[in-house]
Amino acid sequence: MPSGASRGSPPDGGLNRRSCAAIVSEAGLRATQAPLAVARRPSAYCHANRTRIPASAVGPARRPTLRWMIVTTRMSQLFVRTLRDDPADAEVASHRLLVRAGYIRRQAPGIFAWLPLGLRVRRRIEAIIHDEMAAAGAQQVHFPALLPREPYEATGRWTEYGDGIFRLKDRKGADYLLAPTHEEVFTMLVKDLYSSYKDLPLSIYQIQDKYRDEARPRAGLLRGREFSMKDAYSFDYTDDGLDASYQAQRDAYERIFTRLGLEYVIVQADAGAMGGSRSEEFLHPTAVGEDTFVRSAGGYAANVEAYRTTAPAALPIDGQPEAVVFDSPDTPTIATLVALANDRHPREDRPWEAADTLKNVVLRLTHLDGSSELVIVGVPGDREVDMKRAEVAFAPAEVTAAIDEDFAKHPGLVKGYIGPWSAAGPVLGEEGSTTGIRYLVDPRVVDGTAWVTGANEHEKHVFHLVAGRDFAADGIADIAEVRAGDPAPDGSGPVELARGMEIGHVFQLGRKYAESLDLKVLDENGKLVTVTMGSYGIGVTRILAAIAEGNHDERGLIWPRAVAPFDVHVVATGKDAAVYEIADALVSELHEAGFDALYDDRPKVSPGVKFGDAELIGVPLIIIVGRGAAEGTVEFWDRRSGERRDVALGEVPAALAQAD
RNA sequence: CGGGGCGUAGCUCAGCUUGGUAGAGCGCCCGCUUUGGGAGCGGGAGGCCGCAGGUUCAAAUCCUGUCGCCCCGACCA
Repeated sequence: MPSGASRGSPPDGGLNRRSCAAIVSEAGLRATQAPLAVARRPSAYCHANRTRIPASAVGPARRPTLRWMIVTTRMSQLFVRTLRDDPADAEVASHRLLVRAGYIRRQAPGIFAWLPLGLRVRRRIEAIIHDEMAAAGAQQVHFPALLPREPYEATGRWTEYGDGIFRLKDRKGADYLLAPTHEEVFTMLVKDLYSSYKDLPLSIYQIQDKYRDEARPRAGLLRGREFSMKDAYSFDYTDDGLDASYQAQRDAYERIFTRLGLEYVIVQADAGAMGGSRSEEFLHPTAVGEDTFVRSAGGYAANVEAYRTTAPAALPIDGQPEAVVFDSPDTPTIATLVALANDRHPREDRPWEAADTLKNVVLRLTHLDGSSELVIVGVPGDREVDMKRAEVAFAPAEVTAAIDEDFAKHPGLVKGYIGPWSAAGPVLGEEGSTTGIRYLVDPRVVDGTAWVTGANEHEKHVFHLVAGRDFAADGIADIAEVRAGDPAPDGSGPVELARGMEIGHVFQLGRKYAESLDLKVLDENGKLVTVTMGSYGIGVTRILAAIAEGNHDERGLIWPRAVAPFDVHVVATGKDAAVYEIADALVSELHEAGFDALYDDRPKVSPGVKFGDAELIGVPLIIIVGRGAAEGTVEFWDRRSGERRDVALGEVPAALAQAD
């Protein structure tokens, strides 16, 4: 663990000049309102005038009471209004129910207000994260959401983010942004404070609202423009150290998701343009997820963006038939081409298939500096280009389909009949071709493979075009779609596809940020070395939505105990005042025993409404104080199973403890 | 940014085709009744019909423009 936690602090936990001077001057008047940091100590040292502030001036040495968590919450007082109808603008279950049950309210697209119920769940999730971060040796900090442009300029992300961030100017016209993530700030702060290998390793984290100007926020909390995220960063000066820090966070994530009761799959992720090496995502499998991942029975799991196609072994070129050009009128699609080939030029052993054809897709890359470039990618004709995989492969350039204008500029490209070869010589490729356009191929296009592809003449294709003999590519582009049944690259069998929602990401950033922001420390030999970093994120609000998504029925939410806004929901029913007296006493008793209770004490509300609200709100255990109360029994209602059973009043706390 | 849909009360929606005093259900307030599954009766509050122009004696309704929202796609450390 870093020894630097107390580094730089004055002895005796002294105060900064301004705040302590203020206290000294106000000591007589406002002693009890002194800042908490001061209030916890019997006295404090003030550097401003080198005096010790007497305890009487700084207030009692006790922690403030966290009342908001402890006070009984009565439905009659709770700031909530449940809705009987689904909000018209909500589609997915989590969004619908969180709004209906009064956890959140929409303020703007992708931006939500948090009501007491929602905040409680958030705090519970955060508590688990804090707990596991502490166990993993990470220390909490907090950075502003509003940040200046400069650090993002230094890492190139001011430009890279494009429209993806909220930008604003202060009154002087200086550029600011609402932080979409905080790598730069963490890096710079460590640079400010630390300069020796002895200070490392260091892991720090924060839970903070992040801002991204999503082109289309959707699904309530699942993809918002303001969202809460825990992000942790590790700082090491050796690769082994980074591995250890990474592993510690990865382990913590496993514990966090287990405690949250959230199913997860760890998949290989693309390190992408961030320049890192190891990168894994924690995906929650769900149909509403926006990520597609693959996994094999043998244990391989990866985001499709990170899936790498295994290249087959090269085939001998000798003895292969010569390339043959043939007429191919009316073949605008691969299907028509294959049909024509089988019709007019059937081969003996087996029919022509789409997989025998080479489809050459023209893509336009728009680079960060605004310049654009055409690139042509040859993929087996039975596969589409997966634009997400393409984005990753060509990042940070933007990938779009080529437009007519692009074709107009390259008359050598015969639309519908594009291929790397022509009777007149190479057409594609950066060197020695008629177009000079960069030509990349799918990994399956290895030397010796033969293809049916365009001959760069109107209504003409070519058979037996052999890679390595008739054409050569400038490189590989692994951007074809991944399909169920494709082999896992590690040989662990065929993969299946599934949808998932990214709930966490652990990532070895390596030295990219440290380099651009010049974060170096002196090593054992007195030499400057660049620090290597890891970045570890968990979407707090997204997790909350994911839990809601996976834990509900047609009547409402059903929270796992670990994150439920309350431990128990006590519903008093009936008009008999005695029932409410009994319920009042029970709720007090539960609080004494340390249980957080939501108490539905509304006297003039019918039982049906109370039950309905209880089901909507989704506290997993409901205690009904009603018709049996006079005889000393209440009902335990398991929200998830629907099961109800009578419990003697005196045994409620014990039964509750057991239910834990 | 492309495609589709929608803006009327806190929520869900009707009214618009065919211009004429702005509606329903739920929610909210008051009174009485009711109290183990979203109660009944009576009385009430609440709306610049997204906004701006235009047509007209008269516009929620017709015309033009504009803004916003939702969904699909594009996009998304």
